[in-house]
Amino acid sequence: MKVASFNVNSLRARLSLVLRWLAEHQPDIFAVQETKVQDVDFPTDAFEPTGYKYVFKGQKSYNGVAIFSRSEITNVKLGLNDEPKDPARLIKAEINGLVIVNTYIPQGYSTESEKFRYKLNWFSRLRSFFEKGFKPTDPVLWVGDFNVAPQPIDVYDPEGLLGHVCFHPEARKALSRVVQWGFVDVFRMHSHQPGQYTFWDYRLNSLGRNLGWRLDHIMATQPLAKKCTASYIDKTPRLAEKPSDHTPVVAEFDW
DNA sequence: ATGGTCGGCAACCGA
Repeated sequence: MKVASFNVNSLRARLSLVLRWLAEHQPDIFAVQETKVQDVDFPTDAFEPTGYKYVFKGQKSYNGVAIFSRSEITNVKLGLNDEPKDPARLIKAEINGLVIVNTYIPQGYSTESEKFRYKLNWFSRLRSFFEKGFKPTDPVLWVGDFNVAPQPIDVYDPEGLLGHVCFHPEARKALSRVVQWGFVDVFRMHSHQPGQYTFWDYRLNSLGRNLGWRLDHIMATQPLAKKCTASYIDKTPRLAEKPSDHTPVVAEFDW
């Protein structure tokens, strides 16, 4: 079973790139973030011929998540337990006897802003979401754009970026509290090489200088993590003619 | 050098 996560930065703007990538890599489960499309405008016509099943939740202009699957998708749930009014950042489903939770976590804007407190609190509420609904011994995948680089190895300038909302110690601690519930970062399980990123800012010629961040993650509880045979970042979509600023992360499981 | 570029959507916001 192959699982992938990709922040597409507008599903409609990236439609041909996504369809090409799907056809080439044929993931069994494909989680996308920042679809930036309302449900009524979701490009169903483009995905029907692929044979994928899919579920999605979007809103106008911002956010938006979706899950594509080769197998049946059941028990879909949108949003965190206590906030049905912000549903376009989390979509949960059951596929092939496992639970998948796909999140687009708030970016946070600046450490002085209320948005940063909201981000930190979002992680806290997400931990409660896992505590209330699941056990660490259940097969659970938590994937998506977390907007946090967990370790110094995951950013191009760990000293200079300490004050950034995506590398701030408080943000990393907030992420680690959710991870400590029972997740394994399956990408880091397989590779400890530096310079492996999933995001490069459109500005600054960041891609050419590899000024990147590893913000997109595939986390698995122990029953799944021990069956993870490989994990890698596919940089080729970031080199495309019209790339997203993010690129997919992939994990393979004997499942 | 404290910049720059995207997407959505119709003026800037969010990243």
